Amino acid sequence: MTEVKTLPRHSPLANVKGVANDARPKIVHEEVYQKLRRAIISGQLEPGRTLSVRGLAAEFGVSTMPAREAIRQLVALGALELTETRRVSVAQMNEDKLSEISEARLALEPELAARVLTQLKRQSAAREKLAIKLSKIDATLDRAIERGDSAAYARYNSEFHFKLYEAAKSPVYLGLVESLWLQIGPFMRVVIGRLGTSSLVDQHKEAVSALRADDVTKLTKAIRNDILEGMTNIARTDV
Amino acid sequence: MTEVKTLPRHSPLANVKGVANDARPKIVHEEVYQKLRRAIISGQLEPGRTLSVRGLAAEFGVSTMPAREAIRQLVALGALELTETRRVSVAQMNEDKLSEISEARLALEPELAARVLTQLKRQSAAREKLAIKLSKIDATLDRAIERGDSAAYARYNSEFHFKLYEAAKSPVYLGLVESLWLQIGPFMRVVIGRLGTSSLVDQHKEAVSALRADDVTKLTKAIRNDILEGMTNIARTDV
DNA sequence: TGGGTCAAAACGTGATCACAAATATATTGC
DNA sequence: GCAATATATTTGTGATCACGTTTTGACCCA
Repeated sequence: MTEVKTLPRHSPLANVKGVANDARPKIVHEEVYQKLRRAIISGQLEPGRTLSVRGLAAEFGVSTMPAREAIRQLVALGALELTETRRVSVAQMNEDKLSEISEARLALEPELAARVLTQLKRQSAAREKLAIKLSKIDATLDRAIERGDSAAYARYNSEFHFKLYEAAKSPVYLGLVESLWLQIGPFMRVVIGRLGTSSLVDQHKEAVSALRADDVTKLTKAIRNDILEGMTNIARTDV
Repeated sequence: MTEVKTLPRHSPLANVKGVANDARPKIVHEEVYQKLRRAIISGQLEPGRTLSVRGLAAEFGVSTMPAREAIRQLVALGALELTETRRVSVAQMNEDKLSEISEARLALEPELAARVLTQLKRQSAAREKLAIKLSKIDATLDRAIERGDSAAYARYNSEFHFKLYEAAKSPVYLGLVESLWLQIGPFMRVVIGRLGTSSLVDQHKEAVSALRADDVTKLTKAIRNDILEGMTNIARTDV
C-alpha cells in the first residue's frame, strides 16, 4: 500500500522549505479577530456603534461562530462593551476613563519604546532598518495630515507606534498597550476628525532620530511628548 | 384583561426593591469565566496544565459553548495560551516574561493603590471600613503562612490586593493589573509551594496602616516593596 | 402631530452535530 | 522487550437550530 499519509500540519517537518505548506491553517475566527482589532485600533469604528454577531458574520462572509469568538476576545480586552441588555457596542469614552488611559499610556509606552533600544543593542543595522521603515510610515502620515484625512491619520499613527513597539519583543507590555489602544482608538478618530490634523506637531521624527542615535532618554521623551500632545489636543475639544 | 405582562428584565423598574428580581440573568459563560479567572489568579492551576473545551464543560456541568467563550476570553488576556496545535494550556513562565510582568506591575500597581486614596479623599469612614476588611484578609493570610498552606496563601494574597485595588474605581488600571495577575498567578503558586511561605515579610500591614493614615507615599512604597519582595523570592528559586 | 400599542424582525445565548486533525492506546513485527 | 505501525479516542472548529428577550417600526387613536 503506497497510500500517501497526510502530513501532520504541525509536525516539525511541516515547515521544511520546499514542502509547499506555506498555507497556514487559517483559523477563521482569528482572521475575523485580527481584522476587527485593526479596525478598532486605527479608529475606523465610532464609539457607541453597535455590533451584532449576525451582522459581523455577514460582513465578513463567515458564519456566526467565528464572529462570536472574535467579539468575546475584544470584550475581554475592553475594546467592546456590553450594554445592560447584552448587546455589543464599541466602547464609549468618558473623562475618567480617558485620564486613566492617558496615565497608563505614559506609564507603559515610553518604557516599551526604551525596550526597543535594549533589544537592538549593538545592532545599528537593525535600528537603521527600523528607522527607515518608520520614516516611511511617518511620511505617509504627513501626507494624510496635509490633506486633512483624519481616517488615514489615525491608521498610520497606530501603525507607526506599533511598528516601533513590536521591535521591543516584549509581548506582555505589548499586550497591555494594545489593550489601551483598543480602548482609545475609536475615540481618537472622533477627536482628530473634530479637531483637524493641522495643529499636531510631529514627535515621530524626534523618535526616529533618537532610534538612530540609540538615545534612550530622547526616545522616551519623544513618546512621552507624543502622548501628552494627544491629550492636550483632546482636552481642547470637550470630552 | 388582567394579564400580567412579563417585566422587561432590564427595565429601569426591574431593580426596584421589593419586586423580587434579585436573580440576575445568570449568563452561563460568564459564570464559567469568573470561576476560571479566580482559579487562575489565585494560583489553583499549574502552568502548562492543559484544558479542553469538553473537559471544562464537564467539570462545570455546562455545555461546550459557555466553556468555549470563557476560554477565548482568558486566551485574549494572556492567562491561557494556545499550543502550535491549537490546544489550550495554562500559560508557562519564562525569565523574560517574568521580568516584563514584574516591571509592569511596578509601573501600575503602586499608582492604582494611590488612586484608592484619591477616590476616598475625605472619607475616613470608608477608608477605615476598607482597612478593617483588608486586615481580616491579612489575618487569614497569616494563618495560612503559619501552617505553610501555599494554596491558601496564593488565594488570600490575591484577595487582599484586589480588594484594595477595586476601591480605586479605576476600571482601566484594574483591567491591566488583572491581566498581569492572570499571567503570573499559576507561576506564583508554584514558587510559593517550592519556597514555603515562612520567609515572606508582610508588607500588607504597612499598606493597611498607610491606608488608615491617608499616606500616599507610604502606601505606594508598601505595594512596591510587596512586589519587589515577591520578585526576590522568585529569583532565589531558579526560574 | 405626538404618544402609546402591538406585531414583526433581530438579537444573544445555549445546545448539538460533523469533520478533520491531533493525541492516546493497542497491536504488530522483529 | 521494544520500536514501528495501526486503530481508537479526544480535540478544536465551524455550522446550524431553538428559545426567550429586546428592539424596531408600523399603525392607530387622540
